[in-house]
Amino acid sequence: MLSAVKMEGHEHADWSGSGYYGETECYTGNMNSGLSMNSMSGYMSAPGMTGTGHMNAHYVNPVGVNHHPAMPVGVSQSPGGPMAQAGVGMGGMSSMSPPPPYGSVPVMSPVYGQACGGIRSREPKPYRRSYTHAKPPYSYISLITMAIQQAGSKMLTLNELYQWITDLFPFYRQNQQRWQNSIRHSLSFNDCFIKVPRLPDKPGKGSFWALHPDSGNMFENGCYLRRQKRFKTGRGDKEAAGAAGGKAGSEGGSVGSGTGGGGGSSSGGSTRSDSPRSSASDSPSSDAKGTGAERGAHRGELPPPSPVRVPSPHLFSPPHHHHHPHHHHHHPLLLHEAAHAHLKPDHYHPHYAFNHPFSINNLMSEPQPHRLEPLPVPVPGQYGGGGYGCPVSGALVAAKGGLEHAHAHAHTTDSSYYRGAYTRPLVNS
DNA sequence: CAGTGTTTAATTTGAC
DNA sequence: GTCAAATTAAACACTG
Repeated sequence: MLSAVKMEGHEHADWSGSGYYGETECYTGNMNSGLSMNSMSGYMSAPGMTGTGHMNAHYVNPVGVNHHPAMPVGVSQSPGGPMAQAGVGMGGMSSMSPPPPYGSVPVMSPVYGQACGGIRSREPKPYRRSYTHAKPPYSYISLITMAIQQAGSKMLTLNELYQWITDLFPFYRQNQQRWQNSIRHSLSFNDCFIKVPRLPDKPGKGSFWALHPDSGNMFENGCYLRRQKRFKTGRGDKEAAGAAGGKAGSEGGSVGSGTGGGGGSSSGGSTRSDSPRSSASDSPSSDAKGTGAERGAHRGELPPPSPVRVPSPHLFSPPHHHHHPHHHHHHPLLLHEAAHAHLKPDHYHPHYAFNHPFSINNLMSEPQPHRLEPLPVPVPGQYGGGGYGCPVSGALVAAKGGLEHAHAHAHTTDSSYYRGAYTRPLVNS
């Protein structure tokens, strides 16, 4: 039955009734770019560039980008700006790219229904137009990962994360409470995300969130909806990496036993709890919560362990430069690196560079030259054009050019990738 | 108090 | 069908 449509059924208000991926809409991607994953690029084609403002420090607008400091942003010149395209190649995946489902498309096709082999049964219809507010084919984990990676400092606060997502994906302008809760859950629950304490100088509420250095390419299979396997540190790593402390304590200690979690679960893998069934009987709700809460609280975050951990101010500070596309001098995230230094001394960087799906390096380094290309190819191939692009693509480059001012528009205006879609080919019309 | 973080639980969804 | 990943919901603690 209707399976396919379920999820947001409620909200579909916008969808005009059509089913999510269903027939009417699907993100069509133009993935073709050749890169392994760049599929994403198409998706977003340039969302906005606009500098969405607010990017405070780290978060670079999704699309932003571009190269020029001077103009850029904000203007949304064209909708689709030229930017985005870059390919993001996901490094890792390429290596393994599985059999391409659709011709050249390597791995993930963002197309709804297809990514990863096809989500459900829907078939892609070639002409599908992209819908504006369809749910993006990325899991929350993917979104978080992308957002962090595109940030110059490689770390974002929760709020920046939210902002990035909403700026980019209109879909998420709805039901915020729901997805934001999920985002928070994902951050806390997944070992691939680590919390980096804020500098004293920077007031503010939460801490920064970064990717665990070892998380590597979590989406090697090319599917952004579902990882083949969840990244689990042995146990306390998460914290360790970040700083030390943290969750490991409770969780690890107690349950941690298993590898990953085993906590309880015997099987090893169960990430979550495994309890559902078994313990269900025991008073499910009430009890659990109580306890949970308690401990959670107490673990709090880790004190700044090593000197390193925190982001150095300069990171956040306005970049005086605008980054040119070219110099990818890598991100400043060093600090972050540093933080993990103890964990992975050398590389960390490399890690991402090669493996991470949304590796910035890929984005930045290579494509730069070409980035100018106006949109990637419209290749309407089968799936038409407006597909998913990696939101990150342009972003990285952007670096915070806009700095804080703008913001406003983002939401209203759209800088979302959808724009691209729209504007793009619209072929079918 | 609102936002941020943790955690448990239930359910959905995708891969095998 | 099973298992695991992802999503959603919600309780609760901590912090600014």
